[in-house]
Amino acid sequence: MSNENDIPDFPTSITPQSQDFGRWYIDVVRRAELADYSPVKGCMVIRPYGYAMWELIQQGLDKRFKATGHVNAYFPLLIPESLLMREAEHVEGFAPQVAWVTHGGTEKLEERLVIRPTSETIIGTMYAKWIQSWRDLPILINQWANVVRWEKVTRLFLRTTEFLWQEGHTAHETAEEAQEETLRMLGVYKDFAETELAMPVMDGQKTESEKFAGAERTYSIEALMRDGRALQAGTSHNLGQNFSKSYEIKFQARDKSVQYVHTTSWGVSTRLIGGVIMVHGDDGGLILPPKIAPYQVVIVPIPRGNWKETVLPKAQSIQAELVARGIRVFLDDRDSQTPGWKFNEWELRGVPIRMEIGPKDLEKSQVVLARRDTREKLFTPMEGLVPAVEELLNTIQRALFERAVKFRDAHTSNTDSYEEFTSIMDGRPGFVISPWCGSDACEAAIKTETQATIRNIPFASEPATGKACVKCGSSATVHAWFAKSY
RNA sequence: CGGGGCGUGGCGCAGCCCGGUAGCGCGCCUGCUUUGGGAGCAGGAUGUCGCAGGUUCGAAUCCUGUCGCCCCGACCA
Repeated sequence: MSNENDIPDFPTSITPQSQDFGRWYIDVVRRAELADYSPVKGCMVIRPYGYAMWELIQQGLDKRFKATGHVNAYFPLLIPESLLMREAEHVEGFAPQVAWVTHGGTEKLEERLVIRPTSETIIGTMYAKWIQSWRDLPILINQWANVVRWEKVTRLFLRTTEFLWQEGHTAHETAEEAQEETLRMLGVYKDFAETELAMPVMDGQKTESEKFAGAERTYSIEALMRDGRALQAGTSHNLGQNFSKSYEIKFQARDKSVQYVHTTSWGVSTRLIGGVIMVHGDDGGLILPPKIAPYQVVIVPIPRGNWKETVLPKAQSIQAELVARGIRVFLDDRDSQTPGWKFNEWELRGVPIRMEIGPKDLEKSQVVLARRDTREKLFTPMEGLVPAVEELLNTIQRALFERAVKFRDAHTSNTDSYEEFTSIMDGRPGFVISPWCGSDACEAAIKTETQATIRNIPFASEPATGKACVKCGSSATVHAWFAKSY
């Protein structure tokens, strides 16, 4: 029942992916009304349709954070300069990127304030006050917030001067607990990305050079975009005792000794929205996984004759039934636009299912369901319509994930030869898995020569015993996943 | 921070080289006919040409300065 070939290619004013992927991305973001440029350089306005996606992301993650024992709190936007400066590596990493507040009204401040680029410092300071005993641990706090990093180059959703995120900050009695927490939250991210965003990710450890400023170890989830570049979609850091020592977060332990806590931090941002766009979208625009689609179903009534007395009431009652089942539905009954216009508009905006209902359908007691992902049209009986829609939404969610996995696998190569490595990285590369000796020098040389960086060392990667480093030929310690990245 | 590009109705652009009183497409408003893949016709509204100086009888156009934005690279969620 597929009419794929009958669908004409209307101009959507979206640049095709094959022509210029970067341009395609910007076109989609703006035409689908996810976000717009603001008058402030590097800052974007998240429009209602894009913000609705963020709200669904928040809900899905927040539920998981609560289920793993975390609570939400809010810490201030402004951080005194002296606080930021306490952890040496952290300062070095973030100082070049912070925005400063120097005046209150017309008066110059005694001490400058930074607008938070991340909150380890302010939160660590508060934890030092709150923690005295091992009985106070663990502390498992998350905050939903905005942060500011003065980036040289910005890109809607992927890298903006101000962005929205969540940052979890936990403090633990032992190193083992902190490590467990670090990995637990990375696992939460992976589960969320794969089940809600339908975005397959590779989870693993970052190299020394790519780890968070001030962290002991950094872990990440990495996704592959349709242009073959990787996107870091979430990070989880084991901060060890680096911050607790700088911020004096101490407690008296069970054995009466005074010890420093072990802390973690982990975050994902509005960047995830950029990832969803680039993992699923096509030349027709956005394709949204049902779980984070602001509208899962759009009903387009076909206006013919006395449709307002016949078709419209039926559309309204179907809408009510779907809404009662918790499905997000928009009934597009505007008579200022033609059905054809609406079809294209909602495809552009990635709505998973379009339901067409007109006089002919009423006669046959059916509706037309059109899938955004496959563009199939399915004539579906009114009888049992709601469960059919629910099932189709699940099918689409699964199909998008499977398609993304297939794409990722098809764009993942293995090589032990540097010659092959560079030639793969020349085209539309994807991930390349190669043995690596663990040295910064090889990692840096590869980056200079091919633009590829080590995205991470996956937990699931094959042991590299007996292999030679793809770059220097000396004995390899691990298999690393390389890619050009955003 | 380097390289490139662009500022002209809401949006996208032309006009600039060669100065002469601002135009096109889309969108918007009104009306009628339409509506199962971006409707048609008719009528209509919207501009201190980024900003500030200068040259000139006359500047969107030439000159000087300035501000801003976008893209591409080195750095970063």
